[in-house]
Amino acid sequence: MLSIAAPATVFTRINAAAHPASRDICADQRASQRIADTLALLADVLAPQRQLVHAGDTLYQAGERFAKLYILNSGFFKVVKLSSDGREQVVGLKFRGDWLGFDGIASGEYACDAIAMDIGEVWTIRYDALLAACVQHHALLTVLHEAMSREIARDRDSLMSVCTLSADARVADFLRTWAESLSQRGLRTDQITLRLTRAEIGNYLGLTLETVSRAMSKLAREQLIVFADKGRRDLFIPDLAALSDYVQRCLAPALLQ
Amino acid sequence: MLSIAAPATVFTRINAAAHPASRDICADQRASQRIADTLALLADVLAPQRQLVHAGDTLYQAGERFAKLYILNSGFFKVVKLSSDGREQVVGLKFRGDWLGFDGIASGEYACDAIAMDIGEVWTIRYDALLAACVQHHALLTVLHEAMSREIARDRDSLMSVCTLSADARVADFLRTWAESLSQRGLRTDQITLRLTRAEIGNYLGLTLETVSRAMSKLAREQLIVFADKGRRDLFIPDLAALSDYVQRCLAPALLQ
DNA sequence: TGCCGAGCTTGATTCGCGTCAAAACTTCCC
DNA sequence: GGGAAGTTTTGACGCGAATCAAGCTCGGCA
Repeated sequence: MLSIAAPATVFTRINAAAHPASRDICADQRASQRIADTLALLADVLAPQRQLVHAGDTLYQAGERFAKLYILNSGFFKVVKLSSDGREQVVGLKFRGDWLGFDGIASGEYACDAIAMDIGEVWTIRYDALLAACVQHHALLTVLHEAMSREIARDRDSLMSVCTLSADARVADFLRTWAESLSQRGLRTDQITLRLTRAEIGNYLGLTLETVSRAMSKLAREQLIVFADKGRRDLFIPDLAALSDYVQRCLAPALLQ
Repeated sequence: MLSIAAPATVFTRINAAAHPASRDICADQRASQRIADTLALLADVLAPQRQLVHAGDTLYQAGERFAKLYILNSGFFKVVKLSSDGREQVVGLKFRGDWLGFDGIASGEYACDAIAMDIGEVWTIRYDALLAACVQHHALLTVLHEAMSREIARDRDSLMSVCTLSADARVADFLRTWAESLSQRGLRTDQITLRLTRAEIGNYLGLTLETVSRAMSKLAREQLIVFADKGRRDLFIPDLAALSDYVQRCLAPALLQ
């Protein structure tokens, strides 16, 4: 069981070029810079209202009239959608630099709840003011469209992960994506504090909390992650590339024929 | 087996208010009008290049440099994402009035392939020209943002469907959504021609083609759909509300406790 | 006309993940 | 310190969807 990691090196080499593990450090630095530039631009042009939030705070709720967009300067949010028949789904996780509220533009009211999972600072921007400012400052428009485009791309990644990966791979990919998000924000990627319960992770990934727990135990057994606290929310990722390899390995049998 | 449909009426009544089946005809008409207005506005302001496409044509491919957005005046497209490790995922289906190419804005290159599934007419808009025009015509900017916002909302619906529904419910919900899309475009909703194979539907829903086939056979057995051709691509939906009820019923046991 | 390939259906079997249940641990509050 | 609530882990079991395998229909083409 513990020695399964060995044959993975084959894949590491083969896929090195297009491999998500061989992340371009420069690309992450650019992303980090982009976020800083965006925040600076917004602060400069719009002087947005700044607001401190605490874990559990609700930024907006489904059904509320849309008027503002929000940007995270720091902290961490989950975006939850509730269907008319009572189903609940975590549809997004937001970090520093991410925008919230795009889903409200089309219908005039927010479609989800945005809930803070940690203390943080949120910047509030009136949508009409933003549009007005965009006419003057072309860079603002670019930044806005890129943010929406990135959200669309990320949603598609989620869908792909849920549709094509096994439970173990999904959890591993989730952790990899999380680390990637940190990396793109200039934070260290080997140390992660999950601010979600197993149930929330499971909901986001379309799994039960038990399955998530089992998958993480398995990853820990194979030394791909190392828990750093008793609550098992903090973890090390000793080798991010190895984690990516694990995802490949989970779907390898299906691709060999 | 054939009489299972009866108790469904209970649900119909209970959930009537928030029920997707009790669709507001006016809302659909508004949606249809909105699409027509958008197309008229674009034709008026930008005089986009018009292009005829045939089933199988590729509008753009992943990796191609982003420069244009596309709008469907007619026809039907699938949007497919290919991961670096060879997984393939249908991440979107596009009808008249839908935009294509948003995923390219952020990264400067398209992230997916857009493939025509039917003959149709595509309007091409250079992104830089669009931005320039937006400064003059504020309505254009609104229309663009609403389209992106709607895409985000729709992607979330997909994720929710895949994460929370059983195979049978997912297929039923897929057909319901398809009918809804037709309805919002002023087309009749009781008669549908699927232009996707069972394998493509399965891929989109995170199921195998066999499971999709079984689910559709079951729906046909329960008279919720009626196949109208030998190829089983054309189907009637005698009662759209009943189809929605079926989705509820599939997840009812899970909600009763 | 008959062959062929693509797509669809259906059955048998397997297996992954959900469900149910119990126990250990952490946190928090009295 | 002790108890209660919430979270996580782990095991046993069963179900639902994937897999494997025929056989069918339909359309195209020689």
